[in-house]
Amino acid sequence: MMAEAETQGVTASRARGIAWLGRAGLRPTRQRVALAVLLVGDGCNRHVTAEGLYADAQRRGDKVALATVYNTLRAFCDAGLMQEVTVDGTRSYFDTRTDQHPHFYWEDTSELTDAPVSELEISRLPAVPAGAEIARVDVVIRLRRR
Amino acid sequence: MMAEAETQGVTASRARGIAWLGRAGLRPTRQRVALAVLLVGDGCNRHVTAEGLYADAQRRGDKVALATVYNTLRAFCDAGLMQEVTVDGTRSYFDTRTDQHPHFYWEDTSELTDAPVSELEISRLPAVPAGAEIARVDVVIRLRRR
DNA sequence: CTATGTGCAAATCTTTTGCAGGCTA
DNA sequence: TAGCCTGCAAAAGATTTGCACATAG
Repeated sequence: MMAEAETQGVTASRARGIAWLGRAGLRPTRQRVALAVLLVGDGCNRHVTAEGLYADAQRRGDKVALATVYNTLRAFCDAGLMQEVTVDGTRSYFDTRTDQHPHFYWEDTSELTDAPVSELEISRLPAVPAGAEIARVDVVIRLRRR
Repeated sequence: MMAEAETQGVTASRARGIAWLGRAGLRPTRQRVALAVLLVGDGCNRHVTAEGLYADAQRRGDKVALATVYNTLRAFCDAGLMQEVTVDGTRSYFDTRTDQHPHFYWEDTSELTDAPVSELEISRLPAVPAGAEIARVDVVIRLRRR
């Protein structure tokens, strides 16, 4: 019974991962599915670094090379499944949520989390220089533990 | 006459650079003064990368090692004379303006410029999680040439 | 079968560090 | 003079690339 529920959970995650890949027209190879399951298997949004995702995969027993994790994350971004978020300078973060939204960055743990979009209200934005248009507005709220 | 004006300009920049260092209690060594002059010699704000500042120094004929540029920029930040701005991930930017203000980032040229603070108005900010306080809010407006 | 992916190691790029020698106060 | 700085080279990370092999459609 327990085992059955677990199996169902696993297949559901797999299905979700594969569907996610399919949405972008990416071939569901073993490694991609493994990483996709880690990223969107539970339906939640995730913020990962390449190293972090690689560690998760190892922990799960998935056989993936670190270079493949890098390449795959890059491929997911190119396909529009994820977006890269720059907050640290030494590390790249990848976000499964692709719309524009603010982030919390915990300076002590280097952890990145979503901040509710609905609670951010920018009532006035600097005038955009002539000949340019806004590609994106990044808002990062850096937090310190009190 | 021209030469005289130029000399005055040079001494004025030097004086400004040395005063800037003095404000932070940093010893005005040859290299630090050279970099300080490049950074604040004309009284304007500047956004530089280590490589970029190094190139400027070389162009001016200043003898500084690249490692020293890195170390010195780091020292200037620690002393509160500059702040690091993260926008690119592959490169660190250093800003001579140390207050909190939004930036324009030109995606095509990787150039970073100030956006007028007065024109940014955030009327509502996401609630800060319990046990945390805001260290800083970074706003980067990414621009695309039209 | 054939085009795409992947693994691995080596290369690349940015930034930091260690240590001997130089320069400021 | 004493201690802080700098130069240089080497190290350290993070990420990318090249190429032979594997695999999905």
